[in-house]
Amino acid sequence: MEIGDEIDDEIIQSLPSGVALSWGIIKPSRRGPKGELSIKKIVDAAIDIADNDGLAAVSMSRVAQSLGYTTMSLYRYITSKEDLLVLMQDAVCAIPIPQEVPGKPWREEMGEYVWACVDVFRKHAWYGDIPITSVPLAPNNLQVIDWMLRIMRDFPLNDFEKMSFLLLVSSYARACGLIARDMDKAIRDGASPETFGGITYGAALKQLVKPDRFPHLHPILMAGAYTDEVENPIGNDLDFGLERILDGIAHYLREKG
Amino acid sequence: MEIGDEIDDEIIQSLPSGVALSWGIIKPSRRGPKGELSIKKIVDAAIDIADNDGLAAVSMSRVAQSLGYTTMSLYRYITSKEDLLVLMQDAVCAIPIPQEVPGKPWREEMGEYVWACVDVFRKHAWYGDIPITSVPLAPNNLQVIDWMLRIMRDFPLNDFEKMSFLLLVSSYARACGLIARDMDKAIRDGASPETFGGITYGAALKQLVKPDRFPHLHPILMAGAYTDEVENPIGNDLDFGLERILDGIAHYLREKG
DNA sequence: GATATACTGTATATGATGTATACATTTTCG
DNA sequence: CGAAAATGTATACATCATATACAGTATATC
Repeated sequence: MEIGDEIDDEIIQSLPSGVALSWGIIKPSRRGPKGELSIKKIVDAAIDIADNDGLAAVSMSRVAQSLGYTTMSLYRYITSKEDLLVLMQDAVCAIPIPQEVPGKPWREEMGEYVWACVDVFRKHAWYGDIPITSVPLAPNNLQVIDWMLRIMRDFPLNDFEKMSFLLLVSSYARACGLIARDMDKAIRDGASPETFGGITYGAALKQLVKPDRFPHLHPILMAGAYTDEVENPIGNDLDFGLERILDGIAHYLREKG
Repeated sequence: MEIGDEIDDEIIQSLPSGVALSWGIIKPSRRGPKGELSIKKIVDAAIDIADNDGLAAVSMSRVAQSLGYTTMSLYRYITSKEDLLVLMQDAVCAIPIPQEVPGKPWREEMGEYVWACVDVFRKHAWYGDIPITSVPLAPNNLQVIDWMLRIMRDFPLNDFEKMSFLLLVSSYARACGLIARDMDKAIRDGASPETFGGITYGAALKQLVKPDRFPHLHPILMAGAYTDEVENPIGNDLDFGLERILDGIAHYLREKG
C-alpha cells in the first residue's frame, strides 16, 4: 500500500483475505529475509497449472513444486487456498480496456464487452469452474465493471437501472463464456465443431427422450438442434441472444427518452 | 429399465455414468442379496447434508454414516462421487411443471419459469456451486427445458431461435438464482435485507475504489447502489432485467410476425 | 436339494490433500 | 552486537476418494 492513502485497516479486514490481497493489501515486512517468492509468482504458477491441467490439478504442493519450493512456503504469502483461487480469478480479469471512442454506438461497445468477457473463459477454461460467492470485489474485475458502466454513462437511467443492465449483460456473457469454452474443449479433443455434444450424447438422448414425456423437446432433439448436430442457420447462437438483449435495452431507452 | 424399450446399451454407455443412473439405467441384479440401500436413499441423504451444511460437507463417508452404512457401501450403487453430484443436481430439478393454461400470456409463463428456476437455487443453496460441464442431459432437467419449449411452442421461430431464447432466459435465471440464494444467506446470517453485501463489504470498497481509477463505478458505489445499501427504487432488480429480456424477445417476434 | 455364481456390505489400505505447528536460518532494527 | 521478526522447511494430522480383498447371502442352474 502506498503511504498516505489513509486506509482504515479495521474496515479493510472485513474483506475476504484473498480480496484484500488482490488489492495489494499486505503489511510490509521490515526485518527478516526478503521473500524469494511473491504473490505474483505463486498466482502465475497456479494459473499456468490450471491452464494446462485444469483447476483440479492446482494443489498447494503442485504449485510449490513448480516453483521449486515446499508446500508450506506458500502460506507465508497467502492464508489459504481460497485466497489463491480469488487471486487467480482476478489476475485473469486484467484485460485491456479499450479506449473510449466518442460517437461509437453503445450496441457495438456492449458487444465488445461481452466478447472480451467470453474470451477470459476461453483462454482460461478453469475460470468458469470457480463458483461466484458474492458481488465482484477484486480490482481487475471491478475495472471491467467500470468499463461497462462507462458504456452506459450517458444513458438516461438511474444507478439501479444501470446495475440491472450490468447484471443482465454480464450474466449472459458468463453463460456464453461457459458454452464457448466447452465448445473449444470439444474441438480440441478432436470433435469437429458441428458435433460438439452431438455425436457424444445426441444419439444416447434420442433413445431416452420419448415424445410422450418430452413432447416439446423431442422434435427439436430429433432435428439435431438441441445438441447442435446440424448447422445453425441463425449463425452465431451467442450473438443472436445478445442482439435480443440489446433490443430489450434499446426498447427501454426509447420508452424513457 | 423397462423391458421392451429397446435401448441400445452401446450408445447409452457414451453418457457420463451419473447421467445414465439419473435415467434409471441400471443392470438389474438377478442373484445375491437384495440391496438394503438404493440410489434414492443415497441421493436424498446427500441432499440433506448439502442443504444443511453445504456442498463441501458432502463426503462419501458422511453420506454413508448418515445412513448407517460404511463408506464403501455407496460404491455398490454409484461409481464415483461425481455420479452423486449429477444425481443430486437432477433430483432437485424435479419441480412441478404447471398445467398448460390456454390463452395465458407467454410473458407471464416465462416469468413463472424463471422464478421456478430461481427457487431451486434458493431451496438448495449448493445447487449453484456445481459447475456446469455440458448441455443438460438428465431427465428432470430436461423436463424443465421441455416446459420452456412448451411456452414457445406457437412462436413463429425455428428450433435454433428457440434454443437461443432458452439459453438466454435460462442463463438469466441462473444468474438471478445465484444472487437470490446469496441474499437469502446474508439475511439468514443476520443482515437485514437492505444491507446484503453492503455493511459487510461496502465500507471497505469505498476506501479502495478511487475515482481516478474507477471513474464510472465510483459514484455508483458511493451512492450505495453497487452493494444495494439503499433501497432500490425500481423494485425487484431481477424482475426488471427479466422484463428487458422479454421486451427483446417480443421485439423480435414483432419483427418476424 | 446341492452347488456354483453373482451380488451385497465391510474392512483395510493407499495416496493425495489442506493446513497447524515447531524449528532452524537469515536479515534488519535498536 | 543482540533482539526481533520474517523466511523457508520438516513433520504431523485429519480428511478425502477410492482400490482391493473378503465374508456372507440370495438366486439360478444342475
